[in-house]
Amino acid sequence: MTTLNRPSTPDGHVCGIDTAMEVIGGKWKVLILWALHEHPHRRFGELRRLLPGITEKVLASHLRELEADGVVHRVSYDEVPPCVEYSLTEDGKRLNEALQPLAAWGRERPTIRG
Amino acid sequence: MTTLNRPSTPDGHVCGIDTAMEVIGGKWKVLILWALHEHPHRRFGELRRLLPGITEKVLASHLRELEADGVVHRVSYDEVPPCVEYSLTEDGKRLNEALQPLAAWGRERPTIRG
DNA sequence: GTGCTCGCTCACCCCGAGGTAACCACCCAC
DNA sequence: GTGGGTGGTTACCTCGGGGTGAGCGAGCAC
Repeated sequence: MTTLNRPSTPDGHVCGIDTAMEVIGGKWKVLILWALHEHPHRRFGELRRLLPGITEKVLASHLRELEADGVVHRVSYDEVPPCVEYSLTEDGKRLNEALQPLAAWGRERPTIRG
Repeated sequence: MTTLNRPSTPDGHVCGIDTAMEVIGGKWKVLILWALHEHPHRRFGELRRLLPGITEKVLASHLRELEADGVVHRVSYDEVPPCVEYSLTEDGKRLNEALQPLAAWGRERPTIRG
């Protein structure tokens, strides 16, 4: 709403941010979302190449978690060689939009440390 | 570095979100920001009471990191017993506002995982 | 004296996220 | 046969964020 009201929902979460933080809490999660935002349909190997430094194990586990959280959609075509396509769900797109102000804050702020 | 084909600022950050994630990446960071948002000027012990479960060590270190990142302001009154007040800087308030869409996303989304 | 408050600091430990590397099954090009 | 590419899985290990508990230094209440 206009302003946020009282914290503390019944499930122990305070204000919804921690719910979101659980979803994007992995080291590469936001980068995966960002990559899928800029390149709507990507295969596993393409994502790996878009995220230099990520390992296959971590990419696979993060993608499965994002899928379980309903923000990433996975389509597997049963061919050889295997072909799997990942894309953002509607919820994932909304999450990405919700991340834009945060990205803007990160870009606009003065450099403090580093 | 800068092997990413799209955004890629000189410091290796991609889209500003990872800058923000470094600031709010601690387990309790967003909750501290939230608490300071709802209770603009709080002392150490008050914050501790507002965040059940946090330890003094973690609260202290997180507050110092947030202060170093320029989002929290710390004022120490040299009295006995000690009195230290924490508040959000302008940048911290902007960060909190940038977190609101994320909080809204977290509140509005359907519950996916238990 | 004993204990409490306040805002920390220090030393120690633990566990899990994430990194490393090997392996799988399948096909194609050489 | 060798190598590359597909999308993973498995076992192992490291490292540091965060938890645990103690202590400090000054003053006040009892």
